[in-house]
Amino acid sequence: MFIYLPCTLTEIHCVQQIRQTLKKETALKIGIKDIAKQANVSIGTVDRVLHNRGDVAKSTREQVLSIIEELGYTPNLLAKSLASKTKYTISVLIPDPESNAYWEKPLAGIKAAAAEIKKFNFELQIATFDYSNENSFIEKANQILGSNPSGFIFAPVFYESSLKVIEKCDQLELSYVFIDVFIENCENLAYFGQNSAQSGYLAARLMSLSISQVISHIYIVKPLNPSAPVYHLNLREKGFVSYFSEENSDQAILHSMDVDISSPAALDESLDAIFASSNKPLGLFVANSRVHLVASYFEKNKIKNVILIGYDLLQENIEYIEKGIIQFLICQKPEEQGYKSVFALFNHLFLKHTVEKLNFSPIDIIMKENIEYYKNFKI
Amino acid sequence: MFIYLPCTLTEIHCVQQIRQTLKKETALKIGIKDIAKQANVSIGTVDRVLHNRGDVAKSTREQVLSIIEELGYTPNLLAKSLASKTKYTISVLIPDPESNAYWEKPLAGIKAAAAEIKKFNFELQIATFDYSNENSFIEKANQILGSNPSGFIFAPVFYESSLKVIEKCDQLELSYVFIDVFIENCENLAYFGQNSAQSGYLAARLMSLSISQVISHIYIVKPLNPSAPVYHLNLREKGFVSYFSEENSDQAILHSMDVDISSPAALDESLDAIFASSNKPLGLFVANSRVHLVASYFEKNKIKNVILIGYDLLQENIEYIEKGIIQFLICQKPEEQGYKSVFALFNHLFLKHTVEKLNFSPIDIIMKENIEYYKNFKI
DNA sequence: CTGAAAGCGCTTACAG
DNA sequence: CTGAAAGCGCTTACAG
Repeated sequence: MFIYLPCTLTEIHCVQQIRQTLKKETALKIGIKDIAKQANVSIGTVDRVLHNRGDVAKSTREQVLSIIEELGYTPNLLAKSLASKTKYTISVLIPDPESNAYWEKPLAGIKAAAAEIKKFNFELQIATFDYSNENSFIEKANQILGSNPSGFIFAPVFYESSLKVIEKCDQLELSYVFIDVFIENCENLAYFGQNSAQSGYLAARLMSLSISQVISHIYIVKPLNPSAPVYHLNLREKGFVSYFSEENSDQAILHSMDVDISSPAALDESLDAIFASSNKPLGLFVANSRVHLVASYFEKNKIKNVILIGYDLLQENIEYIEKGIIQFLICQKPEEQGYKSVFALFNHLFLKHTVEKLNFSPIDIIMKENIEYYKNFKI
Repeated sequence: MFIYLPCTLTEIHCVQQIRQTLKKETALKIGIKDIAKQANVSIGTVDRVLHNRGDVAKSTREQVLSIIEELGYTPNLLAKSLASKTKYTISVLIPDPESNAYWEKPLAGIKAAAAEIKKFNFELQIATFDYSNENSFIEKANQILGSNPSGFIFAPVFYESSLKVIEKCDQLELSYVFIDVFIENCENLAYFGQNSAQSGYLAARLMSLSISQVISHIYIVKPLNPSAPVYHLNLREKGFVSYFSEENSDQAILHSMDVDISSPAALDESLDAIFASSNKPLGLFVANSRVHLVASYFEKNKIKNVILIGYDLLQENIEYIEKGIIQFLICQKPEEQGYKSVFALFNHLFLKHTVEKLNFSPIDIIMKENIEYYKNFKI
């Protein structure tokens, strides 16, 4: 009868090959249906064991589980989120960019991430607090904790209040991510930020490199609003100081100064004092993003040949580095920190992936010669 | 009759609110069905106008189009890729990491991206060529062009041959992305890489900063295999030289040297010549990632107090920077370049987004004090 | 030129 | 304890 079959041996071989390819391809994506068939149950039952939903007879449960294991089933997330109606809310609590311009950047990253995971039914609820007002932090945090979000990203800049927030999160079994500030010994899902002490250490190295004189007076400037948190600044100072105590300790005489920035007059007064001193500074290390205030003072008073090192790519700082008044900016990819914080929660809540807990950003060194390629944030 | 309705006015109000909320939510996601209903056609017809598939009466086409416009329809990509069977193939052609260790890094980024877009039916076809063998580039490129991929990422390190490849891509209307090397005036979808000249310029600035003596001999070292492309190296040298001709031109006397690295003996010989010269070097700028070969020479010959600047975070370079033998490494996030190249094609082919054409990576300055936070690539 | 229907791999009531 | 069915928003033949 085979003469009726319109195919040669070669053709038969081809068909076999195609079949094998087909098998291989389908073998790659094993679905809920496949394991249902294998286990002689309905897909409903498979779903029940997959999600511990409803009771399933112990024996069938184990049966199904072993087949899942054997076939190496992984869910199709597209189908999952298409079919599912569960919504996720991620709450965010960070300092108001109005009160601290730096925070525009993490916020931009957070929003970029939000746009990307919207299609998976994720919604972001963004709240801000006044950087110089601990009460506003507490208030907003409580509001969020009462709203029962699926995840929580916040900057724990106020230590004591943050501990209370953390405790509540733990009670509620709410996943939380620290951004910018790290608090030890917590059950936080992840942290995204910089190693502050090390960034200060690096700044000191750059200062040392830039100052040729053998003995120099170097000032550590900490620009502060009254009642704003000082945590970061102190860590950065610590790192800076430790460099000069380890290396080149005979090169520098260090001075540390808090500078009130709540009014221009107060700022001028502090800086006047430094420059009127008999210990003429050859370098200033400004321990946060307000370095542009100091640069502006330099410009106004025509101060030259003093090395100025500060933090972060604020627009004002960019201008002063291009003018050559600021020599170095230490940066930390804040947009990326925001972006990754959101994705840590996405990975945890939706993909059920494990996420890295401690995530230190690179400590970027920005100078006039490379600033161009750091200006624009793009993910 | 309303006494039978078991609800108070308040309850009615609640129901109304819920309805409104529902309406608002559904208003957010307008689907193919909604516009079909509005246009009094079937979803099949809507699909036809959306994809220019099959002929549609002009009038209904315009009708549907205007409704799509009005309702601001955007397709649900999850559903799209779930239902669709179209596969995308992205071909990649880069130097073999065996012949040039640097390329492990772009490759890692490419693979990471591939894993992420696999669920959207994207497959990557990765081919490599021998960095010192132009023919192997041509051969592999032709192979790829014959395989009819959906997109093509390649490193156009050989200029003339690359022009031919580019021409073919244009003919085939194949979208292509340049990685690492940029060729001007092409229809490439995007470029990901560094501004080489500027990186050399920055290196010169760091060299100048690190050298205290007033007049110094500085060597520009270009480690090369015979017949390997030299394009990058020359650009970096150009930038380096231009710094010293613009600034501090009285500080440095520059010397440029090609160094054959095809054998250890050849390398030693060249470096011996430098150090035996009467123009004792105070700084060496090694214009590529093979700086570790020079560092190894330094170590072997106990050369100290010579500033050594090079490129890229290869494992060997990391070790020499930690030992203090290399002072600076200029880096460029090669993993990210690979990652983003793939996503450029994904955005173009699948999401139909417009993509930025010229994408320069940051020029990262790596020192002993910040290397820790650049070591691990993570997206 | 156009519509009705099946299906992508899941979730979610509902019925037994 | 378990199965059958509808549906998420699309695509893709198929039938007219």
